[in-house]
Amino acid sequence: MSEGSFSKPRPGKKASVHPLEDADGSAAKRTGDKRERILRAAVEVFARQGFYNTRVSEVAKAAGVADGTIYLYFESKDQLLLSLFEDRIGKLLAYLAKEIALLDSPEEKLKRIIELQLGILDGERDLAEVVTIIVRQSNTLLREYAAPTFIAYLDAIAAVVSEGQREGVFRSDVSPHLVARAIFGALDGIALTWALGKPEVGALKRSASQLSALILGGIRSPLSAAR
Amino acid sequence: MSEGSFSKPRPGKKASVHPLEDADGSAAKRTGDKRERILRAAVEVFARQGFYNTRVSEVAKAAGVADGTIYLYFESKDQLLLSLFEDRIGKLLAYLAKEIALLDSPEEKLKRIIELQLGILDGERDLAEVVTIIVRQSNTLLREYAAPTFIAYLDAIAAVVSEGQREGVFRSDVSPHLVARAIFGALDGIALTWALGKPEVGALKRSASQLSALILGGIRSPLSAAR
Amino acid sequence: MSEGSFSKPRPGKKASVHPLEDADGSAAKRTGDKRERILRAAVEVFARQGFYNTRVSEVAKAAGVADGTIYLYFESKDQLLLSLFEDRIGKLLAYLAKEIALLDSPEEKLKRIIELQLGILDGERDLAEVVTIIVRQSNTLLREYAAPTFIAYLDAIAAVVSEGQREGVFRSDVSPHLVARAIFGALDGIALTWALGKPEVGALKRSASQLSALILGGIRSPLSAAR
Amino acid sequence: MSEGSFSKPRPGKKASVHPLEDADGSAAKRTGDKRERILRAAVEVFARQGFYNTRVSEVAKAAGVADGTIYLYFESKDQLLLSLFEDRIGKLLAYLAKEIALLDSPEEKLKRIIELQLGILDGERDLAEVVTIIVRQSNTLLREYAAPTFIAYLDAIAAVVSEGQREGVFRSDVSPHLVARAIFGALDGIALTWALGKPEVGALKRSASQLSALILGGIRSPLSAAR
DNA sequence: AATGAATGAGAATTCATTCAT
DNA sequence: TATGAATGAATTCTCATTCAT
Repeated sequence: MSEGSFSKPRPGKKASVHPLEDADGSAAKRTGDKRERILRAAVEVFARQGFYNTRVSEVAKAAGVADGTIYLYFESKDQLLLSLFEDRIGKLLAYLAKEIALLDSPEEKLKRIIELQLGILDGERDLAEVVTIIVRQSNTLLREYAAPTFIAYLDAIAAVVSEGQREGVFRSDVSPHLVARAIFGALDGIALTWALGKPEVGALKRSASQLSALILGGIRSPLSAAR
Repeated sequence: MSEGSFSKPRPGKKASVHPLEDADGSAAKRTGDKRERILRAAVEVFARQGFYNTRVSEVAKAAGVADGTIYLYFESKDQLLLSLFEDRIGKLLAYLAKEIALLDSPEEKLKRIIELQLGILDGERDLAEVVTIIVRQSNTLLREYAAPTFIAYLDAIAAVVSEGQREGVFRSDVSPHLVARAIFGALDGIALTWALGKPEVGALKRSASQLSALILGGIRSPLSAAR
Repeated sequence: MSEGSFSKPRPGKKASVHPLEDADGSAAKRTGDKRERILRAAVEVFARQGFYNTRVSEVAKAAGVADGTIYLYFESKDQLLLSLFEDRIGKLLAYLAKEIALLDSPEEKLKRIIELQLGILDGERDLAEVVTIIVRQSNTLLREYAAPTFIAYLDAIAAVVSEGQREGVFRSDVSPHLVARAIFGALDGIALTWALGKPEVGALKRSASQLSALILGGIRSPLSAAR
Repeated sequence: MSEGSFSKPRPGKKASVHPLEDADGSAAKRTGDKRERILRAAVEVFARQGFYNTRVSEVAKAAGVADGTIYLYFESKDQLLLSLFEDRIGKLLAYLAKEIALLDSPEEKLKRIIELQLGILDGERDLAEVVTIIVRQSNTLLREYAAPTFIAYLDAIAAVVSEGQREGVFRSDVSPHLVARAIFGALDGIALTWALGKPEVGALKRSASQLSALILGGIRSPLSAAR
């Protein structure tokens, strides 16, 4: 239970964890990278049943490995959750960094963030789910281990807000961090209702665009009212 | 399995459970009413440690009763959580109904909802926390039992949004239910970060007012731009 | 848990416990002799559910008293069972002593014992049931406390067998105690099947007479074959 | 809820469980077969202390396994008892079927049944005890789950009685089923007194032969008086 | 004497984790 | 590496018994 969230063995640990569309789609998915297989299985099962209502053996079954095998790749069930979190949020952050750098306006950036967290991009629904799921589980875990990673994500959002404020396109009377949390929460709130029945993709896209309108409407500087 | 599912005793069950500012603050807190004492203790401990990381015995200790006593008032640990949820959300709903009826504009109503859920009213911080905690843990519980209550709360928010749209003060190009979820999520997102360190009251009030500005900014009809 | 099987308070303890047809039918049954009421309730509930599957509160409910009241008359749940046993077997023994003294032949005596234990006499089904029930419960209890009483009952049967052997009407190549146990067991075996569905009185009487024939046939001296 | 209700593992489950004198005595007793080891331990401990006075942990200890292991082979403590019952009575039935087919006269068959149930054959004392114990405890269990198995055993005895009646060697004025119950009860009554102090083998054999004499004397047709 | 709410020791069961194969 | 049977610590819940009223 030391701070580091990765377990010791970690046999086939991939070197490149950053971009979303990397090796994942190729080698990892196809070959037997057990670690990745377990992580994928974990997302799915945790999403459906919640962390505490999921037995390690259920993850193992979903991953098609033996119970004991999980422990060759992860120190403990807790560590599995943390690894999941760090791995996925890490990917999100990397993606954000890359995508956002390509966009000019803070507004465009915010839009992209929304789309990304809602998981409507390139079939990486997992990413979106994982964030929502994990944040929704173990308080303790979140507080004690995952907070830095989580805060890094919020900071990335806050940075875009700050940028917009500096440029005068976003209102300056709100704290960027508060806004970041609110945005995260709003997106998360939408994702939450999926737990009560998954939506079709169409609905998702509509939600994304309405949310963009809503959030940008709220954050946009009243001065730039022209729109 | 709804609220009415207690075991035998349930002595002196209070008839009036609805309003926030009622006797709760006086008699109930100090004297007997074990059921209420247990609920209060549960909120506190669940909030601090999370539902699954809390032992029934810890709730008992916090409530100053014996372990077994919990089961005189609640069928199981799960039922305790559900009762908590229904009881507290029930209060929130009752409060909303009463308070909101007194206000004229949808904008004022929305503001009040925000303040209420953030728990800055009359020290009922619990209320906000409980919602956040429960919604955040136990997917299953939420999905299977608490969903109706939760949806009722979202509907109450959505109703205000609809009203504003009918009156022309809120933009009509967004789904009231989506907005309701987003608002709930945003508020919840703020509450979540409390888990990473409780804020002082001052910060809370500032958050509330900024959030109101943000949300109203987002929802306000562009036509009513006069502001 | 001392040897004595009666509890301390025992407020209205009746002085006369021996004959079956005594005050029971009058005062005790009609007035509020709680001790007796509890015993009766206990027989009934233990018979239906078994000792270990019966909660003290269930006995209390069946007796129409409060849980705590049981403990004013009996030291513990175990003691309640023992008291039941001793009280009822005591009555059986007293009855046997009286009835049997009036009969001449050992054969008649055995017949009467059979009828008595099968409970077809004077509506005192309770008595028969109690024996079967109690013997069927707690091994430990039986072994440690009730054995003397139980053995006294078996001895009473064995005495009749001995008498018959001395008179030459019963075969002498079997141990009277073995016979007593077998007879007890056979009767008990019949009673047991009642647990799987109570019989009508007619069936009972037929059973009794067939059993008498069977047992007397088995025990009767081959020499006295004339019959 | 029948026998087939185990949890996952159930490793090397033996295919041949029926006959008494099979591999049980060799491999099973000495080596692995945890299921059988647990069953054996359970018989022993239940016999000594009674089902309800035995902790699962005591069975585990007696079987030399961990507490949890019990639950790898049996769903619950209740199921363990039932499995025991069905397994052992199943063996008795199988044994009866086989042995009895080899004997000619109903009298011989009855004798064999008596010997068998008294457990004087091949050290399988367990068999007799288990029946007695189970039938003696847990009314509910017996009534709800074990009744069919139990009745099958009684029926097997009754069938022999019927056969004797058809052949004219057994008296026809008694119900075969009543006789079966009485025989079972008589044997059970003997076994019961073991609870009050185990007998030496010699006494047992004598009991068996006396009981045979007694029972056959009772059941034998008066016409076939020649003897 | 009677009540029944409260108590808390005790037991069954679960499940993360280990380890012999 | 991989397996999955075995482990036993940990936790929920029950219920006999007590005791303030």
